[in-house]
Amino acid sequence: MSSQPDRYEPAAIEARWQERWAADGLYAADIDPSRPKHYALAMLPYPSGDLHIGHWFSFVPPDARARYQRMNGKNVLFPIGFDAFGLPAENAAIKRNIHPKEWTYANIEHMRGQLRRMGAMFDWRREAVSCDPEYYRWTQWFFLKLHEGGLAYRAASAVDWCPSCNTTLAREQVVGEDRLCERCDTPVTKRNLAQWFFRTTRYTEELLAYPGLDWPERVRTLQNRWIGRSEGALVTFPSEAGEAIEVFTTRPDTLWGATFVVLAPEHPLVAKVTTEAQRAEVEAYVEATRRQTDVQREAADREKTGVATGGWAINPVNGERVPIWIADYVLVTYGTGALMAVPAHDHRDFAFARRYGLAVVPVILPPGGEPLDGATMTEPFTEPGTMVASGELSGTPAAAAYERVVAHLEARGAGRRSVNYRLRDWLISRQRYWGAPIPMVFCQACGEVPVPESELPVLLPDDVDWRPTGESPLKLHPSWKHVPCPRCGGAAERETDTMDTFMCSSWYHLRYLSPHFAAGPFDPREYDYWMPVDTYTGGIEHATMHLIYTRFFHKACRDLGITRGDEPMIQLHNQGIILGEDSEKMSKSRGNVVAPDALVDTYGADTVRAYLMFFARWEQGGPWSSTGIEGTSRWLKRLWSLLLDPPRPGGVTADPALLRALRRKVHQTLRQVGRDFEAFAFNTVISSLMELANEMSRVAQAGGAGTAEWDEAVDLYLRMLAPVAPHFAEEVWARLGKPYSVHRQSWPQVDEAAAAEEEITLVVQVNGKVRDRVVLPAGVGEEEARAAALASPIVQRLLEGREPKKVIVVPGRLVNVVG
RNA sequence: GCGAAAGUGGCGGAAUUGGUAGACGCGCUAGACUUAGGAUCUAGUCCCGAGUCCUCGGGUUGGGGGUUCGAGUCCCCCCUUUCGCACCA
Repeated sequence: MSSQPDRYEPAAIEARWQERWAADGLYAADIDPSRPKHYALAMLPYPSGDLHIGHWFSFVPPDARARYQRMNGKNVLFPIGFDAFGLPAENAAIKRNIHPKEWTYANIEHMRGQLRRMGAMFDWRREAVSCDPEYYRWTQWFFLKLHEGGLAYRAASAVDWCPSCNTTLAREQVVGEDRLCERCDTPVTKRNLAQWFFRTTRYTEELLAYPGLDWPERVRTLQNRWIGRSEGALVTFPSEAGEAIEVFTTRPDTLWGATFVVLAPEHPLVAKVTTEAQRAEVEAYVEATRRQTDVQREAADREKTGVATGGWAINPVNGERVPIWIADYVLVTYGTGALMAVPAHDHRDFAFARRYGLAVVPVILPPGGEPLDGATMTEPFTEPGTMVASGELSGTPAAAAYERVVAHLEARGAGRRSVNYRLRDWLISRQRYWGAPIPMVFCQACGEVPVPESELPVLLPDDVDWRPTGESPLKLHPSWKHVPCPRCGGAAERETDTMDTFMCSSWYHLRYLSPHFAAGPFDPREYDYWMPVDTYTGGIEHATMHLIYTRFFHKACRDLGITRGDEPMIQLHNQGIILGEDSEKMSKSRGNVVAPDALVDTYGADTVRAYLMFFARWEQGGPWSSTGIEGTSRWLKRLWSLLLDPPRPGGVTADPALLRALRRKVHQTLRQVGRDFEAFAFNTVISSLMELANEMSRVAQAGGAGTAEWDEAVDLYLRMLAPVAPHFAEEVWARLGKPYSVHRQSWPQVDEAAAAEEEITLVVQVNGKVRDRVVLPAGVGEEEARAAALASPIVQRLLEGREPKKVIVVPGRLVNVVG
């Protein structure tokens, strides 16, 4: 006989149940065609070394929801793994002289223990770790497939460079608005290097559609803006030197007002159009631009600068000679890297023209306004208007302008309609050690040669010098890069760059399906059963990175015949951020970090779980409160004795009205909790359960404990509590002699008859103000409600004998007497 | 500057479709039990006023206006906060 302490002691029960559940494989998720599947995916953690309260916040409420789905008869997959490649491991290595691999695996081991304390329903058999060779073998395989499909290519590109550390930096290593190196705070500059890219731009239009997706509007908006679609036209301005300068414009209707052309300093035609007289000045400007940081260059309030090349081009619509300038406000990475300047109708062009004394020619008539005067206007007119001074197209109204000008250009071969995007191809090369090696070989004779699939994985060597030297550690390894060419067998060299870790995380949801499958990245049978992901949860910060990459990846793989369906994740929900008690972002330097392990030691995992669900709207987050969690702790403590040893003052008194009220509250709570779980409204799941506990406490005080209705209430309460506080519910379930396990029970059906109100409190308003309340039987008709309201002495007094003008009856809710 | 979201007690937050604003919890106040308690239990707790202390009247969801019998909820203007993008041609 086990002793039964009358106090709730979570430490004593949590570890025990966790062991039992693991031993029994209680949460094993296996293919079962007889049940509907539910794939609940939470974004995988980086093994930083210590589990943060934010990790709990991102896993616990989704775990509770996954458990709720399971009790509802779904076969639920709720996996876990680690996004284990990346820079922090190398930084730790440099700082503490420990190998990145050793650091990473030690962290993973530690975090596994911390994760187990959550009591989540992770199926650990499906754990995937992205730095395991059996994982990155397939990351490399995907690269080869994308390469084979023409979606991976190599090209020179400017990358962020720290001049002090003498090394390239990944985007994540460039910190803050000032774009400083995270290690030494030096402003970052650019450097040109040959890099690998994925052709994300091939999928721009498809990425702008969200077929069948239940994703937050906010995320879609962020993605749409990131992709940055703009409709316009490509127009060719021939230079007098014979070069064709192509520009992109969203305002083809202003073409007749283009009085100069501006090239980005990096534009390939700069040298060709520059005259000898201007060459020295142009070269100095190009050099100065190159030295600038992006921040200096992109500061919007900075005065625009530029240099005339001395070259001239022809405006194709009116034959005017226009000077060719270079200026650093033109970005080589957007559009064609060149623009037609229409100073009368663009802010930037206007400022530039005024500064350098260039012509300002208005060609748009403001609606209902005076014609503009280029010589005297003090600001550009950028709104739509009627075309003027535009040859045969003069008089065209704004609404028709785009189509007519484009047709005009196309008829003359001077230009064509075009759509431009801000999205660029995904740069996946990293000059870093701790990542998946890019499986390519460079051969003098054969050029770029893919490593054959049979030779994967290209293993990362352990014996490298990972300290920052300005070169990739793999490049400095004495032997690793030297391999025979897979095609001709001659001497060749491996690619020494590794892949962006976003590549690893673009397909982890597939590896979870079969993490040890050796014949492919995933077992197709598992794919067929589990995919797509039903609910995906994670932080909003991934809206324009990971969430675009993984959608691209899925679509690319679909076109390569690897995956099926257009989208990988059907429903997306973003949790908010937990702030410190001071309402500031948690950080070690502020000393406001909340450590989950310490909380579990003090309160137990179930209390921490319940509080994380309760303290704020999950999708919003908010400040932590160390007193707030006390309330949740008190609730579970009181609940413990209420369920196991309810007060019985004066024995059992089975007042039927009391017991009907209890059943009503129980089934109303059940209905509410189910709705809230569906809607990710976790805070009201807890408050509803607290309300029910309060009601049950009152019922027990009134002698209701020990009745059949009471036993039903206890049974349903434990089932509803099981997803929230799995150890607590299991322990009480067992102590009440119910069969193992509460987590194998089904979610109860709402007894609608029991949940129905017997009587209603009809609110009686006079002229919209609440004046009285009348208790009537539920289901009372409109006429009776009206009569009851009018019979109210208060209403009679207020009407002073007058007939009401109007009486509004909302059945079951209120009557508004308008006098 | 542009775009999006959000403003409800001292605090976190509730409030199916427009229909009793402030559920639930924290904090606070008073009391009980205690050698003591920052433990536990009981009662109270939006603001103002009255009071025959079982109550009554008025006000209240950032500010102003509108629609409606009725607005936290819908519409318009303004203010504030947060987030995202920031010379994107």
